[in-house]
Amino acid sequence: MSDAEPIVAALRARGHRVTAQRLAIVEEALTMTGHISPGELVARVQARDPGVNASTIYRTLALLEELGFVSHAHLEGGPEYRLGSHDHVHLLCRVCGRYESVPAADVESLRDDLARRSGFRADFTHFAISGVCARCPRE
Amino acid sequence: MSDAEPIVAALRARGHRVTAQRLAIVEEALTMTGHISPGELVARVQARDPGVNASTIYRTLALLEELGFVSHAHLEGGPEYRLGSHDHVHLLCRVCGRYESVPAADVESLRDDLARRSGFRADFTHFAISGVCARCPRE
DNA sequence: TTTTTTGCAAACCGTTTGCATAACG
DNA sequence: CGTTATGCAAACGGTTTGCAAAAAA
Repeated sequence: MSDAEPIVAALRARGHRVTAQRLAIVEEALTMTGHISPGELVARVQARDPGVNASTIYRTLALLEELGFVSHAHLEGGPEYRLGSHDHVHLLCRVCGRYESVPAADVESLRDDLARRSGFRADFTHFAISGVCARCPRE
Repeated sequence: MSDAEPIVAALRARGHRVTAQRLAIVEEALTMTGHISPGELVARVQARDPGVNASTIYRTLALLEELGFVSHAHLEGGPEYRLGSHDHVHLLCRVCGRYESVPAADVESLRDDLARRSGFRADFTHFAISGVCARCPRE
């Protein structure tokens, strides 16, 4: 499907082994655009190959993060992984409970403002941002 | 020490009972300015009265939140409670690991900007904000 | 006395670990 | 072959739950 080549190559290049399990995990992750919850990835990989243990999936996710292929964010209900760097911000509406994804570029000026005023270079993609969305009434 | 009266009154007003445990928990929480981690509160309350069970502390924390006396935020290492509303933002430096607390007022213009542009009224105090602090070098 | 609250112990959930076995290179 | 990765099962940590006993109103 989507190609796992770059990831496989990076594994090899760093002396990590390319196992059937890692391949299945990577390929499955590649089909999950945007949001990868560990639990869901476990379910999908096991649907395809029931032999793969959950701990292997957790270990692989950690390895992929170390290699820079995935990153994780903190949402209300726990961690979420994503392929590539976190290029989007999670806005969680505390009224309706829905998440909105906005491109990180949309909050660039916000981030620059904060940096200018406080010296803190924020990455708004690592934690979700809680609030009230446009379609919910302010309380 | 700091007075638990308003909280005790609110408990009574809503038909909740004022028990020795709840009093100890509230009084102990009142001495913790700013940051209340459930675990630390458990330790402190039990240091004072070893008989109080952890589950009672969790239940009381939930009750106090329901009554609006405390609120919680999501930090890297888990939840943190705070007396009153969250009037400060947690900035977590991913390089040195330190948290910086900045008054919510300091990010008001940020919040208003975002609201103007996206319609999302953000509360930057509910989740921490990750980034790189002023004294750490950008990577 | 009625109803709420508590302590206890067990369950829970997602994640991590130690270790012996399997399998990549 | 040497070394890394896996499965398994158990441990984990923080939090939650069911229930019978204790205590507030």
